[in-house]
Amino acid sequence: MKYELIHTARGSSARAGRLTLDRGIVHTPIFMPVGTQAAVKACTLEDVETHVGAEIILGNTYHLYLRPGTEVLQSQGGIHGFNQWKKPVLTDSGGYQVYSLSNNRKIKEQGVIFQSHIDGSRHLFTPENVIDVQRKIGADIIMAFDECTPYPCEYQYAKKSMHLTHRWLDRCMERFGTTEALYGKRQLLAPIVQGSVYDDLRKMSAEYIAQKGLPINAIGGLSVGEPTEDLYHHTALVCEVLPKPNARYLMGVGTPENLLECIDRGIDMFDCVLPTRNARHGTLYTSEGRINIKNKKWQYDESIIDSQSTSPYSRKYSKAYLKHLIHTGEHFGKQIASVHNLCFYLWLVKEARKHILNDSFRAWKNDMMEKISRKL
RNA sequence: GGGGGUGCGCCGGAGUUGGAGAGCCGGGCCAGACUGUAAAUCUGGUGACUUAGUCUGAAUAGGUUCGAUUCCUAUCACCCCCA
Repeated sequence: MKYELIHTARGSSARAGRLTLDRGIVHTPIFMPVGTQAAVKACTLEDVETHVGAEIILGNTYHLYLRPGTEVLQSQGGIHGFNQWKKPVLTDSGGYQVYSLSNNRKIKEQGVIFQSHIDGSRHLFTPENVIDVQRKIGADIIMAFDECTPYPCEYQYAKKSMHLTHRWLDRCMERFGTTEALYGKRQLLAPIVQGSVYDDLRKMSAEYIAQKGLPINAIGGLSVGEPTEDLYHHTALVCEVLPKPNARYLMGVGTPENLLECIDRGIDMFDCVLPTRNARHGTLYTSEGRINIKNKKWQYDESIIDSQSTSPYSRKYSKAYLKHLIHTGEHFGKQIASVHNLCFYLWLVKEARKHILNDSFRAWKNDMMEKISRKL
């Protein structure tokens, strides 16, 4: 249960590391596929393990709490017993839903009252019960309860919210410290830096989180609509403050370009719905650029989807076939595309790691940035 | 063969039963968006052109009328009934 910094690339803040958890080792930098409801949408977990090569995936406290419910999960031995994914899982606390479901919730000092998006019933999420639920889910890494602020966000509100997130962190840590893991595997609690797009708040929050001395520190409240320069600026700023020996997790990011730029600034862990959501909607990422497989131009294209992909589907089926499947809404098309994008994301971070270790990261990154930002 | 009915957009439906349609709804099609997943979702476009506008358009050809998608005649197509 530790993070080890192995190497920092020459001429960059990019790092290679190793996160050792009871259910497996995570090699950083890493991308974590999002599996909100104990499933990675449109994929089988065999795809995610074997073809994608994911070392850790996400789950979501809010969604799993509502369905199937903590009682069901507990009765099945937690999420791992439930969905049979044997590697590490990280659960988001529901802090993102404070942002994304802002019309259905009320924030108080005690916690957040959510009105269920499913049946309208009311549920109070507190730092304490969010830890309890994540104990029952049995995630290997559990996130502190935070408020993910929107963009734009008034300074005074961002400041007030940040302090609330800090107080909630203390309560999370207190609860975490006085409870135990339920299924024989240890759990890590990760705190979250907030502060919107304000330098002084970000710095203050990063310092607050840093002094907790936890193995993984997360950065939240970014990639919520702010300009890309703000994302990069605040990522760099926070990485300057967070302790080097600990892992840094940038929540909810991002595009392939975002990953490379943020690895360059010192980020070790990422998660994002973009590869899977965009796949279902027709956008594929390849080492040659981005394509929209729904476009008419692929209708007769008999070439293979991507001969370089680690996905066997992408090395077998043609662009014309995938265009047809996505176009007609076939589930198989969403699967092919989702596995493809996840394979690309995992390939990208693994390549990044190689180039960090042999000190060629910057040159490789510059080359890749040019390629992946192309629209084919 | 006789009688009745219906014809406008790429398709289906609604509506206009003499008073301003490039014009309603759905689908299709063409694009775009999507960042700790209320997302199998959402947005825009979809006659032509020289595009803040202009022109053409209600099966086809005529006619009546100040004015016709609407009324009349012929033709064509499709549907229903009878033989």
